[in-house]
Amino acid sequence: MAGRQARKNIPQRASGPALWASVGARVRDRERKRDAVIMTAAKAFRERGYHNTSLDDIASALNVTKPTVYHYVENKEQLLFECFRAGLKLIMDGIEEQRESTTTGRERLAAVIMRYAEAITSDFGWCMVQAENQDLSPTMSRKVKALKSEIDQGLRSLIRAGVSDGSIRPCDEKMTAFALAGALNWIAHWYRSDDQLAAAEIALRFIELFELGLQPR
Amino acid sequence: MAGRQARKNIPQRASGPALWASVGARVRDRERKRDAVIMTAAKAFRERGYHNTSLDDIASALNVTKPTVYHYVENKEQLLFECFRAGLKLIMDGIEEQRESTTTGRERLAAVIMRYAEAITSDFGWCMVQAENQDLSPTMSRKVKALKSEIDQGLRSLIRAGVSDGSIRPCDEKMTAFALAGALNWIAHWYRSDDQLAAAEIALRFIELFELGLQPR
DNA sequence: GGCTAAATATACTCGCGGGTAAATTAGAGT
DNA sequence: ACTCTAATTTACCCGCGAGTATATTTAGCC
Repeated sequence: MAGRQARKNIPQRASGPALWASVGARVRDRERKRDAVIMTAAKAFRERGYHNTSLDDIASALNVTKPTVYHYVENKEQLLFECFRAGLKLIMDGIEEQRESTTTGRERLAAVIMRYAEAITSDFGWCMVQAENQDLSPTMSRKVKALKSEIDQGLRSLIRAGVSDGSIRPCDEKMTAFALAGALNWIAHWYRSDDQLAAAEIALRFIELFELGLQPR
Repeated sequence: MAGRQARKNIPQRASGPALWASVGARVRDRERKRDAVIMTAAKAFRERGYHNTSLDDIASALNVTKPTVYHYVENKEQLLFECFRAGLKLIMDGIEEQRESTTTGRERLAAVIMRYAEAITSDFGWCMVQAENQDLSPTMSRKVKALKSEIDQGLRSLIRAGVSDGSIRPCDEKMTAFALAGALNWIAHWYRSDDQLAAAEIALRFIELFELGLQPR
């Protein structure tokens, strides 16, 4: 909301494209910078943890001072929330992407797992996983919960679809979604970006494990 | 170490059982109280998070003042570490318990998962999962890592055993252990003690899922 | 060039919370 | 009754870090 206030100043009368270009550039600039703030925060949060990262840390990582950071975000909590939201979006995009697919539920689920793993190994993914309710005000906490539940619902409906089309063995859809999300989210705890293992590789192993199970066939 | 200093004062010469009884009682008392401090801390950490819990909070939950807490533990970090250790022990106990078992690797793994789930739903389990390296000094962090790796090794060797005895399909032992630990650890994130679902139930569903897999047989 | 608004910086406030020094109380042992 | 120590309290210190009031620079616009 606050990020768009510049638009209020757009004059009502028609004006030359030059004006638009420069105003547009300014708005784009602001958004680019805001994004830089959020990305830098995500990286810092992941490296040192939310509570061990001060806004001064983030500012100096950007070669800037603290009030500048406050010029782009309301406060620290909102900064975390934005990181959370960015991570969540990556995952939701993966889920959306499969909406129009016509393959089996199990195949769609596998595709989502793939994207999920990619997302979770990013700085934003870490924030998404770690954004504990405890770190957030009640209001934010509610939002976060609601958004997280969207992912859960997405996974469950894929599982349900798979069970319907026969590609997935009938199972407790809730617990299955929890186990899947848990295994995937946990990646954020152990994955180091300098790891040999690419996110895609991890995802493939997970898919194999979850599809075939441990018991020999 | 510091917790045992009282023993220094035990006189060298033989003394009546009355003396021993009372000294023993005092030592036991101290240990009981120390345990109470740790348990209270674990509960508080789980409810509000490590960084949102002050030592005053913990003290007042015990109807006591902050320096009293410091009389039983060195500092806040050590308090978290003790909680971590308690949680870890629950899990390690589960693993140890299966060492002498003669059943198949897969069955032993299932038994461990059962105990793991029980442990992870406790306050200590939460602390174990959440004790992030970021919250700890380098020294502690190293210890935590080493101990966590024991669990990992335990899981891996069970998997390996299962593969050897044919009860587990040949698989990437590392990724399988990670997926399992992830699904289990993640329980701490969503489980509420007032939940309908008992830890044992969750474990059973997880075992079924991991053993049979999603693909119909 | 001068006006205006946005972007950034300087230089603070202030409260929370980890940690402690020193005094006080309780209780076991003689 | 007296002592000595462990347990606990009162009353602090102090640094860190979130957040802000205010000044200053920069850049578009006429």
